[in-house]
Amino acid sequence: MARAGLTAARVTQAAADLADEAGFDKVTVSAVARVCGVRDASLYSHVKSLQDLRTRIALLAGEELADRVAAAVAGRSGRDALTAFADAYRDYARAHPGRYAATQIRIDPAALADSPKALRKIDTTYAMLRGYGLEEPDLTDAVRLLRSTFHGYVSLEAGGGFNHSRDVQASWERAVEALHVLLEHWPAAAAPTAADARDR
Amino acid sequence: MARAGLTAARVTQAAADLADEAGFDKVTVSAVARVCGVRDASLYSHVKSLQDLRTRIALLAGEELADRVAAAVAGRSGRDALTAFADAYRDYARAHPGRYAATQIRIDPAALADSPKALRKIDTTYAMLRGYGLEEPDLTDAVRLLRSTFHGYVSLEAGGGFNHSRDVQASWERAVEALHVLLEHWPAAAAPTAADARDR
DNA sequence: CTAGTTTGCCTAGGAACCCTAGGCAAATGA
DNA sequence: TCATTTGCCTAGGGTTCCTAGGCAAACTAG
Repeated sequence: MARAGLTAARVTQAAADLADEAGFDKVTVSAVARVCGVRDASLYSHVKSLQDLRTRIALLAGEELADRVAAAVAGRSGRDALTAFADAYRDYARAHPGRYAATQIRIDPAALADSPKALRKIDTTYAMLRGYGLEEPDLTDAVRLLRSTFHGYVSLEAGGGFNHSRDVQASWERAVEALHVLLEHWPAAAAPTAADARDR
Repeated sequence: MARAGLTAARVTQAAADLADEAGFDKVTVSAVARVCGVRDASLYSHVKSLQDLRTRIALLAGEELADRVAAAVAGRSGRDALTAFADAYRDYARAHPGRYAATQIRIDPAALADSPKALRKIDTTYAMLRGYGLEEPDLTDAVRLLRSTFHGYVSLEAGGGFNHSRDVQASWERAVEALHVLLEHWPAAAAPTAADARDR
């Protein structure tokens, strides 16, 4: 019988494409096997389990996203860098909803260690923020805020959370602008307040 | 045979509790039936399908969350209101991870219309922001930014996205503070820029 | 070229899950 | 009290995940 010539990478690619077309939750071993023209049991030579398959998609997407963002930010700084970062991030999420959804799953740290690229997205964020003159721990706080906002925005947008008539693209640009302003006027280390006292 | 006395509400409650304990993806008809001490087929008298069950959890969680947030914000304004909103939101998500995860699923608009309470969370956000003197369309932009940041933050936190040594609670408080500052210095309607020109 | 090894894909089959159909008995109301 | 409704049941079909074991294509060594 003719062989399909599958590899783990090829299977992951097919699964990622399926995720983008049909939704990440539609990625099943059977469905991917169908796409590959193969019986479901045959995929288990290349992939350990459904979870393994999903982790591979997540790592693939993480690397792709990190590459796009890094390329967009390269050679820019300040507002330019922030805008490029934000747009590259959102564009990827919109173009690859299934892959982006995959990046949200909790992945086994051991598997993550095998993919240093996916981790380096965070480094890109840190590098970009150095232009704003922030020092630790404000740097980490700002990185978390940016990641949260970007992730939250594309996540809500993908989930149809913005049904108001206001144009989403315009709204996004204002949000990025607002974040830029925020980074330039990052509140100085807070004077002790009730909130800080509660902070252990 | 003795009856278990189930109702749609009771089933939803059990399913929501299971979601919080085991994870939203572990909510299956069979598992909920086991918890209720009943055969899986029996649940279909109360619930149309697995999707229906999940939608019910999402609506329940949406209402609970809206209630908590509304109660927290009541009688406050400005920074107080923002902090109360943010903390109530995050506290709920941390206390009820499964319920919170449920709120992220895409729900049939028809089903959503039956639950006006869940929708009113947005209204609470708008009401809170009026204290900052924003007018449309900035108001909507700000609401989207806040929702995104809060959702993104608790979402990343729940997914274990913050492994840096920096204390998450302290980071969160700085983020909320930063958002407060941002709202007070919300950038004026942008002067026409290249970005705006692209905006249709 | 040939013989042994590896490997890619197969069939078979068990377990869990979703859901429908149809039955019986408990609860309800005339 | 008796008919109706309703809550839960068993039976069973379809899908999916995954394991075990087999066969033949592709590679490797003599």
